[in-house]
Amino acid sequence: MFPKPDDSFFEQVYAIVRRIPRGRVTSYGAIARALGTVRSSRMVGWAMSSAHGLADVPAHRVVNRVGMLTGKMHFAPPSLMQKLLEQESVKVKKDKVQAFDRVFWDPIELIKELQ
DNA sequence: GCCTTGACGGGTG
DNA sequence: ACACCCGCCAAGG
Repeated sequence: MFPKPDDSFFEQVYAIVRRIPRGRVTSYGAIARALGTVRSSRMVGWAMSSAHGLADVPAHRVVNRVGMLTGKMHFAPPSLMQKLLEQESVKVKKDKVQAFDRVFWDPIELIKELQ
């Protein structure tokens, strides 16, 4: 369920991504911070690339620090990432989430609540 | 062991 | 806002 310390890094990432609310997005770096590994944001992206086939992991809700859909190339077709976001009423323009600061969800709040 | 490769992020100009 | 540059770190060759 929630990131247990003994879970693999990948599993901890997936546990957080599963908790991103509909219509909200977060970033690779925010997930890395929430896990206490601030310098592993690239590894979060790497974990996401291995998340294909995991239907319960909403990978489209993870973008980079400025709201760009940098992972869209890993969707088939690439336009699917934007389509999924728009189905949740998240506006996307030129591969960038609009009103990013309002749509952003920081998993650190969730971690705090559970402590 | 060495080198390259990224769904990244922070800093700087 | 835009463009670089550099530090990260684990996997795979």
